[in-house]
Amino acid sequence: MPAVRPRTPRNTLSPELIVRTALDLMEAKGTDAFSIRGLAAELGVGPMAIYTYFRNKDELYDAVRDHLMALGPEVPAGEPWPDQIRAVCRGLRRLMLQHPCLAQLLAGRPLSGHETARMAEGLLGVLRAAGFDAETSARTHTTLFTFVLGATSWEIQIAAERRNPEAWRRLRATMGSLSSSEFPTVVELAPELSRTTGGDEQFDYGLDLLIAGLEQTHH
Amino acid sequence: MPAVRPRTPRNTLSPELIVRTALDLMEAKGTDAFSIRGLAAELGVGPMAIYTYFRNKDELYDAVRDHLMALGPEVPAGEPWPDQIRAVCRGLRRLMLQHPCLAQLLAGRPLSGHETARMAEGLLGVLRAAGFDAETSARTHTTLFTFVLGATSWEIQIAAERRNPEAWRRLRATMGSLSSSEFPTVVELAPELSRTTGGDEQFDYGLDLLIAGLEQTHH
DNA sequence: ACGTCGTACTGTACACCGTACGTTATAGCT
DNA sequence: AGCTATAACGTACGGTGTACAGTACGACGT
Repeated sequence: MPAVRPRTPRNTLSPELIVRTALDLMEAKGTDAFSIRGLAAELGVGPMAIYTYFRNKDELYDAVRDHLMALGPEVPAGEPWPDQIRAVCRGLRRLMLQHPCLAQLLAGRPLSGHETARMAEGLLGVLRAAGFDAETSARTHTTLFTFVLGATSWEIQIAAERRNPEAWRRLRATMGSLSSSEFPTVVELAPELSRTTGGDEQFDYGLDLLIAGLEQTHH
Repeated sequence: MPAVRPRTPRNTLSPELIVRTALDLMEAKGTDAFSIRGLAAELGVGPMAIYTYFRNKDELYDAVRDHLMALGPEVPAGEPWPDQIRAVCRGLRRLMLQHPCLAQLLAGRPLSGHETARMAEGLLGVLRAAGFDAETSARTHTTLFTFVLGATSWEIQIAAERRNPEAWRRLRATMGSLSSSEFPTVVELAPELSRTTGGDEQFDYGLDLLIAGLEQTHH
């Protein structure tokens, strides 16, 4: 008796339920460990039941990404534009830190979907209202977005490594074994490099650099 | 007759040969399609032969990453530091564009290895020589690196999508279907957003923003 | 010239994966 | 009550990484 599961009643599934469950699983077990079969098991359903609602795994990923982007930051009204930009970028970073799978979802597939457009709308609106021309606004938006994506993905990556004791030990070991005649500056700055990896301060440092550059070109 | 392969003579494999072949395969068929079994087949060898030289797939990825980083840019001597930084960042971007798998290799695993340290040494050396203090140099290095990584990964991602006609058509379709009352700025700037996605100009725009910010804080 | 020994490669096997295809049974409509 | 559209199912295929045990060959000491 292989513990036959009774047939699941109809209409117990829905796109929303699937997306929520998928998200929960990704956050519990890690994005890489996520699988359609695991998701189906969690839902108490055969693997193929998912395909009634999503054509394939990538389409499910897109849905999860869009679901998360809906939680993205609003633009605070009535503040100077540099503060508005800071708020949006910090909000997006915050969202990525709270949902680490978002970093991988964003990196792995291009943007699309309403919620993603909502985020772009916020940033672009700020830039246009601040007086930037169309091309500069577009370029700045892309720059800010890729900066947040790159910086935060990296931060998440390192944090994950830090939590894996064996990998972290190996990283420290190779760092420590670098010849200080071949790489004098790296060896000298090793403490700073380690200390300044990740964290709000590091993120704000880069963000402020970009905004300072922007204010300068804006006169 | 299942075309039995004669036993491969010993010592026909080497870490270098494996890494080079793996890199060739990743660039020919795409990083995602790369597999140990495919690599072994290309080498005319059983899949398990690889494990004599690398403990697992991730370790092989690390080796390929380090192999590619060895091709990274040198710091040009005798130039003002902003130009040196520009040269190194552009060189890294160039390397990532020439070897698109590098983006995924860098995003997926943390840095380690001599060749990666070499790249850090170059940038950090420039910053220290320019008079930045230890902490600022470390922070700036991380900022620049994650900026290049994020911007170029994104660029590669979009370019891949553009080459996939079906996916590209769908992206244009969802872009075109955005209600211009809900997302007025996105719709208005759609041409600019599309035109300014990727390319040297977009990259240099962001890079110059960072450097301008840096020059300002440096007085 | 000849054993012998370490090890580079092999074969088999396992536990997974995504998903194509055809089937079945039930929710809701007539 | 009967019909039908379709949600969930079972089976199967071709793929994956890699554990583990076996085998034959290159090199080396005698």
